[in-house]
Amino acid sequence: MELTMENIGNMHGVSHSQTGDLMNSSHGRPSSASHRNLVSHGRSAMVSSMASILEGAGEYRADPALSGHLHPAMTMCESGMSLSNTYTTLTPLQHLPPISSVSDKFHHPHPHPHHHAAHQRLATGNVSGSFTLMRDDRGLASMSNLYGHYPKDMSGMGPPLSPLSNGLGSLHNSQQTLSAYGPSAHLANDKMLSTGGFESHAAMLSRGEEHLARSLGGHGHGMISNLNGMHPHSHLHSQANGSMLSERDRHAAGAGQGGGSGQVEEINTKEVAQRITAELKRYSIPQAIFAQRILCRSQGTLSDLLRNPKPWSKLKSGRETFRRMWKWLQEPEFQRMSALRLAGLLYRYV
DNA sequence: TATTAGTCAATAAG
DNA sequence: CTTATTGACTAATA
Repeated sequence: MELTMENIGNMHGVSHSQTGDLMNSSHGRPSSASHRNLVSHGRSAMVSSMASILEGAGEYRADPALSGHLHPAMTMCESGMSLSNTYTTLTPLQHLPPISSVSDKFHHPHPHPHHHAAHQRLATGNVSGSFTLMRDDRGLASMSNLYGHYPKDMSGMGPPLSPLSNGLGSLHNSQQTLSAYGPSAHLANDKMLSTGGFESHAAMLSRGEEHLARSLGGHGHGMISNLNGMHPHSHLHSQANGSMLSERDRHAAGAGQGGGSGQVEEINTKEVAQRITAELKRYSIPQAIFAQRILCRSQGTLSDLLRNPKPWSKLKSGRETFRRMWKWLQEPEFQRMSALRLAGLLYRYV
């Protein structure tokens, strides 16, 4: 399946491992037939409430046509995620730094009908609030590797249910891991714990929320608040570390993506793909959902990206997509989940 | 104009 | 239902 770790070394030469042979350049074949109609930008102009709250936002503009440009490609979607956008190091309560430029340049009309603008009214309000509270700072670094990959090994096991019980690895763990990842971990500054252990709750809760949201169409504020509340008892990760460590041999090809600031980061697409895949599995988040809500892309696209990630150097505008994934990986679980869920709600209530 | 990149959407495959 | 494939189409480049 997706345990392509070993390919790392070789597969880069040829773009895709499989597509490479038959058709040289994956897609892009000349053809004639044509149909496909809908092409419209449907964005409207709302977006934002939360964004603004969180970021002080000043950038998203929701309407390419009107305002001008910026990132037409991201509107709705962006608003949803902007919270974690490019601000990297920031201080907790302070109002976030200006991400005005969000993710670098990038531009491209993105003529897609989806993204119906949503009217987020209250929903947004609530959630955004929570975000503010919880936002952590993942300075940068790429520490979240902790449980980064295990393609399927552990897929079998369900989400960790014992929140506190596992205090096994805790600190040492993290540290070791870090060092282990030397190359990718790079810097020293990494606070690393950004993605602590709460994973478990996050997972559970989020799931719960999802369901709630779905079935009720409502949203469990209670739960949410809980999430943000985040009890201090942080049991840093747990995990059988031992095994992991031994495995981290693959230290991501290329290693050393430059820390994550939101600029010239050089993302190791290979690794990001793997990790995203793993996370998705862990939380049972379907590609379709993630793709649409977090990446603003279609399921098929995500799938392809995940399976055949092209090396960063060969990416052009496609980098944006990976950045989003990367960004998502970097945020604390609850935030990720919230983002997901939120987006879902927003979209739902169109 | 020909290529290349990035996607979507339909649909095949699990 | 979720994921993988792939033909078609657009935009950006060569």
